[in-house]
Amino acid sequence: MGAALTPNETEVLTLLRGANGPMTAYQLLGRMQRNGGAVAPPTVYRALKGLEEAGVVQRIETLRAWAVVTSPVPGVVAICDDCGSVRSVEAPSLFESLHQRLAAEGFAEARQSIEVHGRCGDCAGGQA
Amino acid sequence: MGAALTPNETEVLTLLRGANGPMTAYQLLGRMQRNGGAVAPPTVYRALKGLEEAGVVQRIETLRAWAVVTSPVPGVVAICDDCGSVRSVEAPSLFESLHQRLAAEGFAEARQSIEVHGRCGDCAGGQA
DNA sequence: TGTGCTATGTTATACTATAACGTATATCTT
DNA sequence: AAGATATACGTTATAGTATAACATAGCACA
Repeated sequence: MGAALTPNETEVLTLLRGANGPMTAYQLLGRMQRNGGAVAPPTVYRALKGLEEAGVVQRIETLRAWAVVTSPVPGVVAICDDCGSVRSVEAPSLFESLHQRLAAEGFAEARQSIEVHGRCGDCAGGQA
Repeated sequence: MGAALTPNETEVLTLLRGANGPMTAYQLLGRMQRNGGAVAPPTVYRALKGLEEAGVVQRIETLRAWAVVTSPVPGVVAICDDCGSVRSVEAPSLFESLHQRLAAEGFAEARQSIEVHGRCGDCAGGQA
């Protein structure tokens, strides 16, 4: 099993779990300062790095923000530009065909970032 | 047809075309300063925004850098973590199945960022 | 005891991006 | 010609994101 989390990692993870979406590193920093006094950026970035390596947190590249990983398997991150909601959508066959396609180019992938912006069902339903 | 490029946009595009990979905004800024004297960040960011809207340049999110668009159709960006090479790989059927998958969730996509890190064929060939 | 390891603290700085306001020029309209 | 509008650009300042580098503290264990 994975290594146990450190206290800082636990705190960051708890904050992210309590949020209803991604948080930026500096939002996390602000929360930790309000909780615990003097906290500096490296503290949160170190915790995020550990959590990312543990696979429980991921950076949402297009948002420059961080979110808990909700699926055991890599997913497509669907970001609604209207309401800001972020969902991870599983699509195993898509990842499989991505793998095939890249293998055909001789490329051995190690990690993917698939993010899609648009409009979620809720927002598209209550149409503008 | 698309609007004509402004002089600043043209300069940035020329620099990116002359590079053999993505450049950060501040690398571009440095080159422009060496060429043209006093240039400030907003100049390059404005040019990048215009070029992006024109569809000739894209931000590589995972690299925080900018690259010319090489394919008429959105592609998968394959980034080699060994040699730093960046290639855009076409995969129309993959984008089609992504579209289907998201439509099934009621999500209407407007723009995708698909980036994969790993090892390119050249680097994997001369195996470590 | 001493050595190494992990986590953390602390200070400073680097890197990326945008806000806000001013100016110049072209074009259009009356 | 005078004024209105729009676009591109310049300029200054600042916001936002991330890491380098070095110091300390505690624990494990030879």
